[in-house]
Amino acid sequence: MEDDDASTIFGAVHNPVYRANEVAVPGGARSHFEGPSDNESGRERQLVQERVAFKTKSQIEILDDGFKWRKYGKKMVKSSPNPRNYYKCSVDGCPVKKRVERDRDDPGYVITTYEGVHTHKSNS
DNA sequence: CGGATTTGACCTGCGC
DNA sequence: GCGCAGGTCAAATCCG
Repeated sequence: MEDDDASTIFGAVHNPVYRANEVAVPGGARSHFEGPSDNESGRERQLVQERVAFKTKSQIEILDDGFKWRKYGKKMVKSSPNPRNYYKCSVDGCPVKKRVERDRDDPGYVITTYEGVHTHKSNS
């Protein structure tokens, strides 16, 4: 069924920039399940969230996939001499977050990590 | 005018 | 107990 392309998660399928050179990566959805402790020490946090990472060959990190993203933070991680950018969907009802980071081995590549699924339709 | 963007500071969690 | 890492939010500013 999902023989379409990775854009399935994005919902947007009219973006050449993505299929132009995407190098699949992740194992799809990462189910984070709390097994042992039947009780979170005091605070219940979010549970399973869809996490998808994509490596795109691009010099810019602002890849427009059809959604509107608002940068809400920048941080430098030790794993990479480059700063990591945090984006969030500016659409109401869209708890989706995007994390963009430059590849440490391939400065010409960008790692885009999507967290969550779009609840609104990007395709009018 | 509205929305978006930027940097810094702050907070939390975990490790040792 | 403290430090570190990572992540998030807020205020100010700029652009269209």
